[in-house]
Amino acid sequence: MSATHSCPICFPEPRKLIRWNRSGSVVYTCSNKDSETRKKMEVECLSLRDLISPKKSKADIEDVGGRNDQKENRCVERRRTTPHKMDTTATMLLYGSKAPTPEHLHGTPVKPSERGADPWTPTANLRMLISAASPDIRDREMKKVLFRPIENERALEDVEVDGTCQFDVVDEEEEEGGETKPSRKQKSLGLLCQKFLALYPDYPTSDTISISLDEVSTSLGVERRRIYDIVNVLESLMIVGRVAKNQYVWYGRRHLGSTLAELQGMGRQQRYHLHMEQAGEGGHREGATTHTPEEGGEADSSCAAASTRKDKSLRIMSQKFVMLFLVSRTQTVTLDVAAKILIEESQDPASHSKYKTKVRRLYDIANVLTSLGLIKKVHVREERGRKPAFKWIGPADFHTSHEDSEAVEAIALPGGRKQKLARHASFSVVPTSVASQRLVNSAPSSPRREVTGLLPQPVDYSRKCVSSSAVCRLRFGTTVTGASRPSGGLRSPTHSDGSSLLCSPGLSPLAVPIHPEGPYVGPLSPHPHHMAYLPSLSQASVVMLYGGPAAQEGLHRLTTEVQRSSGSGEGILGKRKRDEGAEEEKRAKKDTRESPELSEERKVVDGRSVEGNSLQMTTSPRTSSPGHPGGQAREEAPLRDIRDWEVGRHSPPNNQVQPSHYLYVPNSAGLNSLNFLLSAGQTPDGLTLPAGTLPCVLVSSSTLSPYPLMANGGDAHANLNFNMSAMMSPACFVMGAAVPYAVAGAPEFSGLAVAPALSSPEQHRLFGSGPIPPHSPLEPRPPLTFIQAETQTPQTPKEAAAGGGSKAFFQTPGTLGTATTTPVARRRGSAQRRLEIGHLPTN
DNA sequence: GTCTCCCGCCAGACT
DNA sequence: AGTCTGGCGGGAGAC
Repeated sequence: MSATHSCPICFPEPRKLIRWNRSGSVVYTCSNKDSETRKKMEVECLSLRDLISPKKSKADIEDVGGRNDQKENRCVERRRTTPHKMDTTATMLLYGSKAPTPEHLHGTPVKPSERGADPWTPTANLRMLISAASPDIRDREMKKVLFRPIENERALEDVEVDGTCQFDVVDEEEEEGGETKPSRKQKSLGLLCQKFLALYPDYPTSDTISISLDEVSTSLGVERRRIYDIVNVLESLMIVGRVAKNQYVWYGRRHLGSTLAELQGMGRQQRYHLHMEQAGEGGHREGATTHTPEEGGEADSSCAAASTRKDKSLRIMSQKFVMLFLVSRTQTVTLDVAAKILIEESQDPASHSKYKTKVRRLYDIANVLTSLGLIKKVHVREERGRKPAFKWIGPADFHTSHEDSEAVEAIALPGGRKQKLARHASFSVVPTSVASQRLVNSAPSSPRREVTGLLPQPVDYSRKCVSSSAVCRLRFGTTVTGASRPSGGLRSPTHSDGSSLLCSPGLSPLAVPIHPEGPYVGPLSPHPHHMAYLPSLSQASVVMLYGGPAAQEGLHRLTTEVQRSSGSGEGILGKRKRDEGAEEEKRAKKDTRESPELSEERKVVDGRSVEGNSLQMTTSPRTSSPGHPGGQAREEAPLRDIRDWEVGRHSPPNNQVQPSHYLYVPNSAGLNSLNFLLSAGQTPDGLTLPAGTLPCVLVSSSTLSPYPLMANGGDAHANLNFNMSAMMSPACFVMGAAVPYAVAGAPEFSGLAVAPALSSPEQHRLFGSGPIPPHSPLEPRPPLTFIQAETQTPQTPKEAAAGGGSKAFFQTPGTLGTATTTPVARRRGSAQRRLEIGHLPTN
């Protein structure tokens, strides 16, 4: 796997030629692809290029064609020459480290030779693996490079040897003489927001992506004040969540749909649609007889105190602004009307004098929303000419499941409280049925957010990829025979053993369970579901493999091996291990103190975990991340959730198990020789495991040639003796780990949930966030196999200190907070770890 | 001239 | 007291 010579977009495919034209075009050409694939790739490149240079036409793309190692290497070199600030960003993404030092940020970027950058450093490997595991992250990484700060671009020019790799931004800089200050547009909030968004995946696989405002502001080269503007708007849509001072967590667009639905409902409750109608008729609202937010807020004495400064929060304003769109028939809102409505709501005596200010703020909000692709600027005609307005272009149908809505609406706090989507009293006028469940917490520095996302962890795939691909999720392991799903919990179509398989509809089975009762299964194995056969992976199919406990064991071993092999490298893992040890100790002490009920419960769970390996672990990166502030507070919430869930009064907590074992198979996107997915638990000799600790590795078919296609470990392997290779192309194999996995069963095989092909971000939200839409007629409930035992409880530093003293609260994608922290955490073998899996119902 | 919205002051909130 | 947040409006670039 020649990763460093791979296209950052179609990463796994080796030998991609990457080329940046001076005009800003980006060309990727797959050297060994047919024309159709190549064309497709060009389209991808075009979209990427457009991202960089919207003005360029496709004709600007130069088809380089064929292999050109020299240029390819140049491109690699180009990537390596990304100056410090970008590296810093990447590093932060990877490790969630502290902000780069001023020396880094302002110093002259060091040439790669000086830096001695080795593409095969553990960091590089990690990035590579993360990139492979997450197309979305890969995209973001790419965008990060593209949106690097201007200073870096200047610096980049310094190190550019041949000058062939230039982006438009740089060109503009050059055209302006280089010394001239950036234009107003270049400093616009919208562009800044795009840069910001480019740092993070739209659909992260976990909620462990932390955002440090300091880091972001330094990375993007702007003052923190500007970041506030962005995150406030993003927070209003639950794209980010504030977890502590200066710390946010990235949720991405996973909750966007449900958030919008919630806002729409709130907007209707606020009768904003009436406001809009009246405003539309008379240019402004006249005596709309509705409750104003402040009226509701004042009814709540606890909220009244907060209705001063927070009243004017950009956050609240943003939500209200979005509401206006969502309740509007035309979905078009003029700033004029919006400002007036918002001013009247504020009931500020001097509000009318604030009109200008409101409009300013609305511009700020609109810029962010535009960057999010939710609105676009239009003009509406009026008697006196045309008026600037914004039209909603975001998802129109975001109706979500009850669970989904609740996930947004009821954001559980560590103490069991719930925080509603809107923190402000402005929203407290909603019917009590809803409002009563909400608490307003506007304390900026309090641990405010915890998303008990009831959605299964979203499949992490880029929109780009999914737009043309089917998504299939395979669940591995952890199913218990006869296990019943908790009432009210998420359910999946299951085999008798609880396995299930989720596939895209309209496609021939993307995955066929290797299942004892399944038609493709060989002799019964004591550990069913060892392998998945993907007979008809459509183009760019994405397969997500979810590791079960057994997989985690394999991962554990792998991690141990990796760490051992890394020798001295205490590094992060080592440090985390220490932290973990301390946590373990505290946890043990805590176990002895906790209530009898909890203790008993834990005992039961522990007992269960001892009984079956399928219950021994959970690999929620967040939970498992030793660096996570998952102290005591984090322990109890999952326990509580589990308890609730098991008695059927609580939906399964989210993110208990992250898709720690997942890989995708962009079949037609350039994986001709890389169609094998091998769990890290399956580590046949000769396979090189990069220093990264992702649980799975991509293995080319050629690499696997010495190995039997029926690559399952242990007895299972022996038992599965039908010749897969005779049945299908090796390009369709998913290989289980050395330890048994449970592979979900397909509907055709008694339990397949079918999801429609995804073609839009919204569909991603609806379907990508889970194997199936929560209310899919085919499958009313998402699979239960991966249970999120851990409530995503952002913690304040204080809590974190109490819980283990780790410095890192959240891990950025690259920080191993997702997949790569899992191995470390899995060593815990602690009560918590067991608990997280132990909630699997066994009755 | 109007539209946009960057910029940074400064005060409330929080640590 | 120091730091974080973010409201606010002047004023200038863009149109």
